[in-house]
Amino acid sequence: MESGMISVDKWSSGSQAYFLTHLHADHTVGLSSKWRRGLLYCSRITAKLFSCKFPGFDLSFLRVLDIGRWYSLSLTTPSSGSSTDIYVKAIDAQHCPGSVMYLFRGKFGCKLYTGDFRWEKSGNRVENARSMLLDAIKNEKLDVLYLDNTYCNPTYIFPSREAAAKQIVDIITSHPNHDIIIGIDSLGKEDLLLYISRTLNIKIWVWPERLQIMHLLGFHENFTTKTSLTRVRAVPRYSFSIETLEGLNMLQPTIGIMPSGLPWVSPKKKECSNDISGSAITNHNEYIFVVPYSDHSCFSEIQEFIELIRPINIRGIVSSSSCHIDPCYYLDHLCGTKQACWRIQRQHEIEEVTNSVEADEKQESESECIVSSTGVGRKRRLDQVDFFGIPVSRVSLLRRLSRGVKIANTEYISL
DNA sequence: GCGATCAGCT
DNA sequence: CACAGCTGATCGC
Repeated sequence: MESGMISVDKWSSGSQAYFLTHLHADHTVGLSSKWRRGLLYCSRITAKLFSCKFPGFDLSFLRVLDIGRWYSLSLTTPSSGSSTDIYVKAIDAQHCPGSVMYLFRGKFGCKLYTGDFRWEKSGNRVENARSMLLDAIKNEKLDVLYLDNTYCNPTYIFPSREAAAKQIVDIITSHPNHDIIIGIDSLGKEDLLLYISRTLNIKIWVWPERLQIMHLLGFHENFTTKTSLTRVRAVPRYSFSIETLEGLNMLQPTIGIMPSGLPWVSPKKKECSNDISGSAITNHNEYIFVVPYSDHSCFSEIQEFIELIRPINIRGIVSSSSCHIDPCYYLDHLCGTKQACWRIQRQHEIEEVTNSVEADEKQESESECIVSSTGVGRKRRLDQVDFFGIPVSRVSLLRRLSRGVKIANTEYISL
């Protein structure tokens, strides 16, 4: 892309259009209720939750992108000042409520920004997302994949969230006379709590702000703020400690369950693990159970994702001090023009398309896998896409009506 | 006093 | 060490 006009999960500099993948705090640094910089595109669920996170935010800056639909933005090319169309589609990222990845197409080619995502092997949602993704890129190379590389290392092995949820229910049912507290964040893990609630036919206590989120998400029956109605409580993760559990146990037998995104099998400690599936429940002390429930993809899921879409380049969007070797190192062999063409060819065979295809080889030179630099800071950092641009002259939204290349006009979308 | 940023903690 | 996110200190306005 020519030096761009779009920012994804980056809010500090001037762009013509801003895209938000999801509402977790590390993706909204720089975003505030006083936002005035430009239009902000997000999913419908994210828009619904927006005022909880940013009270007083001027909602006229929000634009909803429905999942699976092509939209067109007419932006200005900074260098020439001429108008150029950019097409974008949001696809379910299965990370937390409202989370999406963004697929961009334009003169710059085809680029996918995953945001944080989980790509489990099976399930309705992943199958839906898979067909959406393949349908969107089937006839083109994917030039750049901006990848959630949080666990992009073969040592990161953990079970599906469904399997982890079953482990958690087993822990609860094996402690029939205990109170249960589960550590969660302000957004995410709703599917886990719903699974517990439905399987055990009990309500789950949440704090008042969290109940509001649950209601906005449409979950009215399974949650309560009345302590007396249930022995299972979901509490803010930062309030969850050994001291808390010890204090609670002076009043009532209580266990804590931490559905944790921590790297249970870290590279340095792998030799200490005797559980090859990565599904072990860690019993930190007599009160606390840590269960490997992750909203990020494990390594094999990342690998499967890359083999599915066969990008020419990969850039990690997460860098951290622990990555002495960039994790994308492990996936280098899955990148490149030949692989991209192979995907296109396979897709055509599958669909029995008779038309011949001339693969675009203009970007042949970019055959090596480009990866993000490893950070030196202590904190996890996002290497966001930041295409510096000039103020927007005109941003119109059009909807793609046909499955072909033609893009047709449609209505403006406003909240 | 407010917002942005960062260190520290879990 | 690492996640994601809160708290509190500090800095600039």
